[in-house]
Amino acid sequence: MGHMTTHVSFGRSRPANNVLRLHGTIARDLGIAITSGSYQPGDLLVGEVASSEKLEVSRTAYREAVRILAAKGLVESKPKVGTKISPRSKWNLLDPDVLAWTFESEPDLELLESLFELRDIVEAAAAAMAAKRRTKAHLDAMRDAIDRMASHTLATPAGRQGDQDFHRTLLEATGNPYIISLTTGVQAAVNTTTMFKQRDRPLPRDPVPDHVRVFEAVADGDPVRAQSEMSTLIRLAFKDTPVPQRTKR
Amino acid sequence: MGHMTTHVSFGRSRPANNVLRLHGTIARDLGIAITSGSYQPGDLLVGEVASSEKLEVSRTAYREAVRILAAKGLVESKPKVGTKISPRSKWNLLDPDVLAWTFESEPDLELLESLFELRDIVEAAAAAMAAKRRTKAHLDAMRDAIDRMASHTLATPAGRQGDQDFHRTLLEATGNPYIISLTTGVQAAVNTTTMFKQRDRPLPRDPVPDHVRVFEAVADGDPVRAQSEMSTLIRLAFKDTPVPQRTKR
DNA sequence: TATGACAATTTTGTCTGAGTAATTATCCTG
DNA sequence: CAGGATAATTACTCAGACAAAATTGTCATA
Repeated sequence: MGHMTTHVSFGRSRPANNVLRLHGTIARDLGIAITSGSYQPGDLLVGEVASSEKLEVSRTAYREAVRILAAKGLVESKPKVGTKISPRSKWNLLDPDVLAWTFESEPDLELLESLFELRDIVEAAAAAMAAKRRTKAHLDAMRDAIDRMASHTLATPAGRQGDQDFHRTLLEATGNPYIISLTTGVQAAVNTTTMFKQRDRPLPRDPVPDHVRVFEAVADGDPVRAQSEMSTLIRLAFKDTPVPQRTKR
Repeated sequence: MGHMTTHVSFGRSRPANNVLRLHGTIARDLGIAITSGSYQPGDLLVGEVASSEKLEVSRTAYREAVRILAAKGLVESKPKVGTKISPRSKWNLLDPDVLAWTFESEPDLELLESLFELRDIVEAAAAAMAAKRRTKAHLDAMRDAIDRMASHTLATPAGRQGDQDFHRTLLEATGNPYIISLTTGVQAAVNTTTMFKQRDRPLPRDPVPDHVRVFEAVADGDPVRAQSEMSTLIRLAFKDTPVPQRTKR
């Protein structure tokens, strides 16, 4: 063969509705492999030059993928030493991509509990802040979102859109960009992974009344009640969330 | 001139204790420019081909820098349209690098308040969790850290190390990797930017007694008290934090 | 023998030139 | 006027070469 690089199944695993370029695909595949525990913390990443087998791609694409992984703290590369997997304590665990990769491959219940624990803390506090800072426009948007959730149910895209709009509007009412950034990233990851549920599972409870209670507390400007209602909503959502499953392959 | 690219001051601004490669330097410079508001949301990033002036670097280094920025949500690039600055709502605001870039250039008091608001929420909750889950080893480490903080004071590196060790140990006691990841990233950014304070400012209050009160609540296994003591500690730290200043140039 | 300087080796970093693919805008045709 | 083929632009990918940095091994000297 003329060259280094051989051949690996990149491309097949490329999602259909594709926005990813080749480097993005490689970053994703390697990211899933790393977060799933296929590598140990000091391991060398598939060498850039020749190495064992694997990698039917040019150095350009590979290096850009490594840059992405390094930007998220998953790997670190130094001349002569190689590109090594960093310990999980250095990973940007809350990076949206890292979250997505983690829950695409790892049905680790303990980790999921930790994530919901954080959601509980932050989103409940966000509800309290929203109760103090919301405007009439926020309330109107939230009411409309709940209406859509109720009329379409979460089984439909329109209903799920209402659910997301409700939470997004509540977050925006906090006016805190960091809370917004944190929570939207987490929600996106959770939503995509929990979208494949509702199979062989007990019927989840109707989420609308819970949302209404949060809404009323926020509308009343009652931060304490908003916080506790949101907290129960999160906990109930967790109970209805299955352990993420491998969805492909 | 034979070619695209010209010349810009990269390299001069390269930090002394350097781990950054060229692409890292470019990503940092561009990241600071973006977070500081030098670009507007739809603006094209300095084009990869020729463009106006700037950029005495190869496409390789430039592209890898763009990959880093894109990985953190600051830009998005598509064929034919170019690499455009994303709206701030898409940025990974809590990414450690983005935080560092933000506070290296932007003395925005409102944003700093938002960050401390989040810290207050999360770290106070973390203290409550730590009160319930801490082991004896955690308590020993925290006590030692406070001792070092007290004997060396925050004016010395050893004292600041004690401060950081205290908070790190408390976080580890939560056992929640997401809370650890979030908070360590935020703390790192805040620490580096607030290290240049203590100039023309009122003498900050002695932080040791506040830390002791948090420690005692955690040692007693009292989550409610631990939470409120940590909350006051954060608020006091905020009062002693100056608006970040431009530190170079 | 121990120690220091030096050289070889290995891996990432950087540069360049060429060609491909995707997306937008334009133009032609119905 | 509408819709589809076409063109133009930009990022994407590949490949080859060389530079820089850090580890390792070697050798000479005290």
